[in-house]
Amino acid sequence: MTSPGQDDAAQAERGSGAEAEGERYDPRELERRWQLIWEAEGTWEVSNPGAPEFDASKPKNYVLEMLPYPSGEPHVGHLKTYSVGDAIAHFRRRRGFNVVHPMGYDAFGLPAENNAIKTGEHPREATEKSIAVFREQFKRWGISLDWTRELGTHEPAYYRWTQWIFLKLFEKGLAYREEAPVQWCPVDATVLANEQVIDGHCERCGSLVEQRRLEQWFFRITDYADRLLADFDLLESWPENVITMQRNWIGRSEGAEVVFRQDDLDLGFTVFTTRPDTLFGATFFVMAPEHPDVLRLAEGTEHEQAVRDYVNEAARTSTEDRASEERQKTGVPLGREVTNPVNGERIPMFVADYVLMEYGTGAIMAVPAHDQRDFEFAKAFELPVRYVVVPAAIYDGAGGDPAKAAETAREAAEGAAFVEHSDDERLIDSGEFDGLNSPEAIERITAWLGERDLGEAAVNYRLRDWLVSRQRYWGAPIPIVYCDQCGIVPVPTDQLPVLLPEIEDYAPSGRSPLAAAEDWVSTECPNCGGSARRETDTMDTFVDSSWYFLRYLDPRNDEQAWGRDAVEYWMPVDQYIGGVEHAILHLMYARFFCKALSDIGVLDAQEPFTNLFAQGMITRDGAKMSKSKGNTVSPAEIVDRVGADAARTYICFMGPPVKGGDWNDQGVEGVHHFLARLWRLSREVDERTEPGAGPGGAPEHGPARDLLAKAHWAIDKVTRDIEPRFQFNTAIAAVMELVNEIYRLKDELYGDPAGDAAVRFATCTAASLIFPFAPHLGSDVYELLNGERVWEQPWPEADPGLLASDTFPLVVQVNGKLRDRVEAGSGASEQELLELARASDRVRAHIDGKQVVKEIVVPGKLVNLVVR
RNA sequence: GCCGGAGUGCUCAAACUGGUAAAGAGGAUCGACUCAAAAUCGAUUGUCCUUCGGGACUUGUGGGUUCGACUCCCACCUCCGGCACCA
Repeated sequence: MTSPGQDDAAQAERGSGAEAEGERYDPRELERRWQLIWEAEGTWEVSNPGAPEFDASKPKNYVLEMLPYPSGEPHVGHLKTYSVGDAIAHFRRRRGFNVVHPMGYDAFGLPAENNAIKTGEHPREATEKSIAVFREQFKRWGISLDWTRELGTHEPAYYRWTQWIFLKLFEKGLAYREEAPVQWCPVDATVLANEQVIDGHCERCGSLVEQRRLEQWFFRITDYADRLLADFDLLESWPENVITMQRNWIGRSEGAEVVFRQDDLDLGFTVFTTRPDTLFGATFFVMAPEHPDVLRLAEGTEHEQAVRDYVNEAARTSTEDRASEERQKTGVPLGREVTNPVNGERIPMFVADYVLMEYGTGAIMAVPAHDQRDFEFAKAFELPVRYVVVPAAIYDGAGGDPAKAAETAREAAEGAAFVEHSDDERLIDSGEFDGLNSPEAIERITAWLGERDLGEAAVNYRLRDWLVSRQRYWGAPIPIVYCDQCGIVPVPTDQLPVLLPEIEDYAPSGRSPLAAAEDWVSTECPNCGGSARRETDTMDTFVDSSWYFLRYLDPRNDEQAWGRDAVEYWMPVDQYIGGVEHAILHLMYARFFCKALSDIGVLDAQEPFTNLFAQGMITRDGAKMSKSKGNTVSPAEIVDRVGADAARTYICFMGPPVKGGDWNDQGVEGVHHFLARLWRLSREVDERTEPGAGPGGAPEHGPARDLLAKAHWAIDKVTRDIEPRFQFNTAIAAVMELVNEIYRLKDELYGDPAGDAAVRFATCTAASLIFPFAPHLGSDVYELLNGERVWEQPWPEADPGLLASDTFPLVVQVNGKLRDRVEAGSGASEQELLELARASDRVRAHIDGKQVVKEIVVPGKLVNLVVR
């Protein structure tokens, strides 16, 4: 079937009646032909403001898909991303926009480097081989890209500017070097950003990460936490779940910082709490095992050894085990006490691993009555549980008796913490704050603390600064030099790029492979000229992809990262398309970059992507595709077999692109079948009808009118489905319906001038409408029947006169049940519709002998008679 | 546990603002063409009952609002995604 023998092909041609001799739908040849034309003519190239060919009369539109990481060959996910993006790009071009649609490669990264360790092949060579495969595939898919803007993030001409941005951030104090506890992946032998650790495992390779204390480079993304949250308002259309994911990741919480005095060491320990209203319920105090003061506190107490053991044990326990749900709370007393600032009460201190050093201050006040975790700890260590906030009903019921209220609350809580938090609760056992509701109490207690310098209102974030150092080879070198005299010295921008040196051994050793390139490492201090050493870490590859959309706009600029005019004209990206797996990492980093670069004054775009489309994942046999499962689908193979048009159209047809879908080989065949059907139809129409005989006014009635009406219905439907709905599946179904209708009516229309014109018009329209999904076939059919290039034609507009018809099928219901459909005039009055409805025999059978108690008329739609 | 999203024929799905449930595709069955098969063109295809005119039922389950509910409300079940000792 896929590669027919000669006999089969010959017989198929003979058997194909009216079709031209010796021809059949051959996507390979047809697609090649159009690709050569587009390539030779640079059809999808678009120039920047200032260029002679630049067309200033059109509004701009930046359509962008997430750039691929080039490894092996593109997979079905890529096919989907670029099929969806290309449909949008085509549609908008024909709607009169000046569309830029570029492509590049996220070319630095670990897979190529790991391959180098295994085979000795330079990562650059492996990467460029993959890039060649990707480029060749994208061309075979017929994606309408401006290839003059192509870039790879591994090219010195690109990473030179990545380094430049690093230096700009450094200058502004947004890039800094600091020793901190960091996450280390033992398999990839590098540190990772928080975002790249999932449940204590390396996001890339899945191995368990370790904590280490290292000096590393960070970007100060936490400075932007509030703006990253607030500027969601600047976005036009982002999926709600992506916004929610980022919001959760940033994890802003409001509360207070409260200082607890420790007299023995004469220290104050600050804690962060979101519930200052529960301060009077704090019955103990807990510190994280990593807290720097823990050992000092335990020193000299009877618990010293136990604390030491506990801290060591905690260090050995993986983050994953520590976070495990069903684990019992563990901890050790410190043998010290702190003073609760609101009531002067001295409460015992503990060290326990349920308190995390990474969040807040690494120490907490424990309020077991109102926090589930503290409650569990209190149970295990038999510590007092004091209820200080109770529901208003209990408070009122106790008639102002705090002991009674607390007792009732304890019973109501049934052995758990009471954690509600509304203005329908009252404070008890809280001194002068008794009786206040909880939001009010938060305000008053925070103010009370502030007046006495014991605390203040505070905001805390889950978000950490972005750790960008990587102890690996295949990335952009961090452009910094360490001088014995001058310390940390940035490489002057006129000395960029700091080129990645050639090395022999890529194997990770715990320090960057670059450290072995002695000639490269030892250098002159740009400041004092003395001997200095280069930074040997490279940058996280997410840095590369945080600004590539800017470089596309001015990709060959040797003077600057981008020209202001180009970026001002094209930015922001009007439609960004990609997988939801980048919801946090890439999308948040790119947002941060735009804000930081705008603050630095080199950009004027607070948000990079105004509209985001997150496509669903394609599965196979219900499972995520993976090489290990052996359930992958190779786009190259599909394209070889049925053509790029069929592959692309099928992917858009399998369901709404936002949703995922299960790959089905028979489904692709079905779409291929449809495209072949349209192709055959076009050859027949070309033989049987004359070109140029335009409709010249549609006939009032009859099949020619019906067919024209169907064509205009399809125009309307496809247009509305593509934008703003991105419901490509129903758009394609509408074109299928149109083609089916042509097949149904063509034989009775041939020969009649109005009929011929209608068939030709309808077939051209089908080609025009399928073009965003199947650009090769769309171009081919359109050219055959019309002589024109479809991409140069404006997107068709539905004629309202043909969308409306003078009659419609009136639905008649009795008691809400469908009983008949009768032909009614579009202009008929309610009275006339009712009469028509009652005139129906089938309706009469259901209303005779009964009383009509209500008549509902929806003009243009239905009549419902309610009988008793 | 918390926050999202989704449950519709044999399968993928459609139904946009509360108004004909199942468009389109796949699969299956039948017919035309053929010596035959493939390809192609066409017909049928939610379930049950039927005196063949029709009738009853049907969108995860149970209830509600309405002349009318896949659509709105309440409760529950299942699946998918995200977050999760975040103080």
